[in-house]
Amino acid sequence: MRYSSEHKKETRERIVRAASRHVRRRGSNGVAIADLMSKLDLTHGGFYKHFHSKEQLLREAIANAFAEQDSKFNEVMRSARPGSELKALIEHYLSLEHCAGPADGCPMAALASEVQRFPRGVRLEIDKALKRRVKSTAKFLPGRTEEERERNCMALLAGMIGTVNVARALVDQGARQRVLEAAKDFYVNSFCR
Amino acid sequence: MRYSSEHKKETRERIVRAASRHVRRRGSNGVAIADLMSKLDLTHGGFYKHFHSKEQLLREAIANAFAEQDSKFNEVMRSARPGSELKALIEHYLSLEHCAGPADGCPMAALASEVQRFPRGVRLEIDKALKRRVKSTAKFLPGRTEEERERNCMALLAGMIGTVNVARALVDQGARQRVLEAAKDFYVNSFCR
DNA sequence: TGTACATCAGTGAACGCGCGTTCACTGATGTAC
DNA sequence: TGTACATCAGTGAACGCGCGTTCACTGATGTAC
Repeated sequence: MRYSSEHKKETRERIVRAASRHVRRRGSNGVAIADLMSKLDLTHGGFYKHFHSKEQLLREAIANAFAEQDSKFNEVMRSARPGSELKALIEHYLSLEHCAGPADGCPMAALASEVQRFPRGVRLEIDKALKRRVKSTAKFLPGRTEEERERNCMALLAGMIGTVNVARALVDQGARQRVLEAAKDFYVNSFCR
Repeated sequence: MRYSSEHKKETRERIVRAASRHVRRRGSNGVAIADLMSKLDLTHGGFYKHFHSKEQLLREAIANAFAEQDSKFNEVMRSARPGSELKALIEHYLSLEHCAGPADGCPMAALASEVQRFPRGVRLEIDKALKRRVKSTAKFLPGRTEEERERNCMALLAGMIGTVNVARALVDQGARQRVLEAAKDFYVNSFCR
């Protein structure tokens, strides 16, 4: 082959990563193959040497985004002062930076209302990713039983997803900040002792 | 004119109403003019006798959806037993029926993650609609000052929007119901005495 | 009241554009000998 | 080691389809006389 054996794999990964960011920023209908490829200094024709359809790329891009978000969650909680992991997570998730950078943020926040229209296979992956997230975060929530902690965790995560969506929807920067602050206070008071 | 003078106005309204439901069910990219018109037993060509562009229709359809949702909110709270207006609202919003019927439900829940990409004019309308909703609902929330009640109200509304989005995203019906129940309990315990 | 003409909501073919997908081709590097 | 051939990631033109938009036309009803 005329490229080193690593080359193809790397190109493929570059495409997936770019799509992963793109789909979060522009929505699942906002990714055009030619546009995506040209941003990587490639031409659209080569795309099908890596993927057999656009749908396959989107599937991988979304999985990639969830995996990336998983590690970010873990890192935020690992680097938090012991005992304030949940507070750190809430403040990270409901920050202005997260709000301003959907491309690098939570895919569930970025795609919230589009997920219901994704193909079943993709949605099943997302089901699993959300369950994983609840499982790994629930231990930081209050509740006497694991079930109670998981219920609290679902309420919190779903609530934060909505908050980021509302904040991003708002044009008025002041209102955006107020929603984020109001929700942050509310969740910290509810869940962090 | 060969149609009664009311006829054109009625047709226009039928188109807006159909689009309003359609955009909530299929997303803002899911509305095709020919498809929409044929469901009203019309042909696509006539569309431009009523609207000068698809964007104009979407703008009106979204405004229509917010207005409709406003009256639904008001009706739920008016027909609730005095003192339990907020509980009624929470249970209505987080019901399986709302979850199952995006077309007749809250446009902010239906379009959450797409709003940020709408044209500025539409987003400004949505800003106003959300502020209206906070103003009219805040009086039912706890808080010593109006500002505190509004902060609580924003946290609640944003949280419920996220909950419906997560519930709709889930394929697993059991998980869907658990998220709705968990959030319902959480908000009722937090905000209804 | 009856007749001729004007109006205009609605029709359906056609156009143009964006975009996903295909395909013949390129040319640098790997491999066989 | 050097030479001929094979490979295949990447190129860019082309195709086809969906869909927003335009346009010449229709025909039922309103209006003028």
